[in-house]
Formats: sequence, C-alpha cells, structure tokens
Amino acid sequence: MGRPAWLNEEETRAWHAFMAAGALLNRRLDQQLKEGAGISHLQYEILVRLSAAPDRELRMTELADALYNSKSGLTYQITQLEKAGLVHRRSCANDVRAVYACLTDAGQRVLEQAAPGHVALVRELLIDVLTPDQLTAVADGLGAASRRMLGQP
Amino acid sequence: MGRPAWLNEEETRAWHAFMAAGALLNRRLDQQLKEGAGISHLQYEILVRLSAAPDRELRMTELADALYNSKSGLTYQITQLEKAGLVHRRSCANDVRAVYACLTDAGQRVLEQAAPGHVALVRELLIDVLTPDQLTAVADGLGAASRRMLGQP
DNA sequence: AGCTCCTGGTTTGAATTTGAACAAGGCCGG
DNA sequence: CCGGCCTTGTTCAAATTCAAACCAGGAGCT
Repeated sequence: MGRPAWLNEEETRAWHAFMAAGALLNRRLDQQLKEGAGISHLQYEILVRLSAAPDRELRMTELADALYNSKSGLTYQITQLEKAGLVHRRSCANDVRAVYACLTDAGQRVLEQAAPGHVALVRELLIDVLTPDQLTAVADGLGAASRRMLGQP
Repeated sequence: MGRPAWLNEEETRAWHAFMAAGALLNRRLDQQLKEGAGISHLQYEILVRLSAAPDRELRMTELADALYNSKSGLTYQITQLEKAGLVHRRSCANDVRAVYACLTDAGQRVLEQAAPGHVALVRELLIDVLTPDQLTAVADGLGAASRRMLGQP
C-alpha cells in the first residue's frame, strides 16, 4: 500500500485521545455502578440489552455478540447475575441446546434505579463535552470503524 | 441541571459507536500483537513509552500514570516483561523507594519488530476509516473529554 | 532526635477474562 | 437412518486485573 508507515501528529493525537478516553471512561463508569448499584459496567450493559429485548430475554449467543464478549465470559457473568437474582436462565423448547437469559423483576428494578446516574455520568464525561459537530463525527466515524471490524472478522 | 435525562438518537449512536469501536479495536490489536510479537497490547504500550523516554527508562509511577493503569497492575506487567528480558528494574540512587523500569536492547528490538504491523493495523481499522474532519473531531473532542477526566480525579 | 503524615512500590487474595477442550443437539447429504 | 460437520453453552486451568493492606523511606515540624 502507499500508506505512510507511521502516524502524523494529528493522527497520533486522535489515536491517543481515543485510547485514553476509553480507558478513563470505562474505569469511571465501572466505579460509579459498583458503588451505586453493586454491579459492574458489563453487568449493567447485560441488563440493558435484556430490558430492551422482547419479553426481556435473549439467547446467550445473541447477548455475547451484542456485547462483543466471549461466550465463556458471558456464561460467567450470567451465573453471577443469577446468583444475585437479577436474571434467570430458561431453556428453549425448540432447541434443547439454546438457553435464554431472562431479566427478573428485581433485575429490572436495579436497572431502573441505576440508569439515571449512569446516563448522567456518560453525559457529563463524554456527550456534553463534545460539540454537536464532534458528536456527529464520532457517531459516523467510529460507527463506520465498528461496522468495518464486524464485517471482516 | 437542565440537561435531558436520557440520550437522544444521535447521542446514543455516538455512545454505542464509541464503546463498540473501543472493544473491537482492543481485541484486534491484542490478538495481532500476541501472534506477531508475543506481547499484549498493554505490554506494547509500556515498551513504547519506555522507548520514547530519555535513557529509555521511566519511574513505575510515571509509567502507571501514562498508561492510566493501576500501580499494582503495572508491577505485575513489568515483572512479566522482566522475565521475558525486555525490561529490567533499576533502583534510584537519590530515592531508595523509587524504581526505574528500563528498556533492554532486546525490548527495543521486539518493539521495532512489532511496531510497523501494529501501526498498519491501527491505520487500517481506525485512522484510515475516518475522514480528515472526523479525525480532527475525534482528536479534539475525545482529547477534551480525556483532559476533563484527568482534571477532576 | 522523635513524631506524624505523605509517597512509591509491592504483596496478597478475590474477581474476572481468556482460550482451548468438551458435551450434546441439530442439520444435511447419501 | 447414518455419519460427518456445525452450533450452543459450559467447564476448566492459566493469565490478568483490581483494590485493599502493607512495608519502608522521605519530608516537615517541634
């Protein structure tokens, strides 16, 4: 390819900012959720997906894909959430292999209680810091990058 | 605050794209570096910082801060890198408590051998996917967000 | 010196993540 | 219906991460 081998100053700035923001933001969100609701950021995301799904339940694999997480990692987390009573497993009638993770009422309550503070923090630390143009650029640019990575696995 | 409680469609798109890109990119980079050079992405970043530092050495704390990583996490990684012969520890004459992590020649070689492929992948998966405007917006916007998070610890 | 508080790194143990191996069902051509 | 092959989810051991507790060593004050 005719691409330059290294990154110029602007590209380096973007790359570093991207990595730094990701690391810092994740740590903050994790901390807040653990203190406030006793769940990790990953667990919060699991609850969000389940809550938004029809019948508040999803197959393990669907969930793993949606979270860009390994299957074994998800098995672990669902087990934890099940112990905490926020989720329960249900096996599928059609396909014996399949397992549905279902959000319990307790899980829904924890989610509803945690969501406002979580969203407020996402806003404060990221969304509201960006100008409208930057917001659009991030959505478009990083959205394209994500799709690209999902496309060529 | 008079801020809306939830995120609108555009904001949600940006937020999801940001999280997805971070997760996917990290996984890819980690994979490539492990296959190609036998080191993790975090270890690669450690080598990069050391290589760029005067005398190719940095204090443990400086390194931990630069990587947005916990001190204990860094202790672990430096121990691993030391076992692999890519880094060695040196205690400071002035302050007995302080420890310098120094890049060895072997470490420098591993870095030089891994860097081109790594940069090429960063380019392919992120940098070259962004338009020039998007690149600037990411650098500015996420840079501002990072500084903000570092400012109010 | 003696005392207290701050700093730099390490240790420790629990929680989590990872990837490979596994068990069991499905799916499909022969 | 059989056999090979793909898919689902779990299990397992090893590697990594995290946070809290822990050692010293400095720094400043009396």
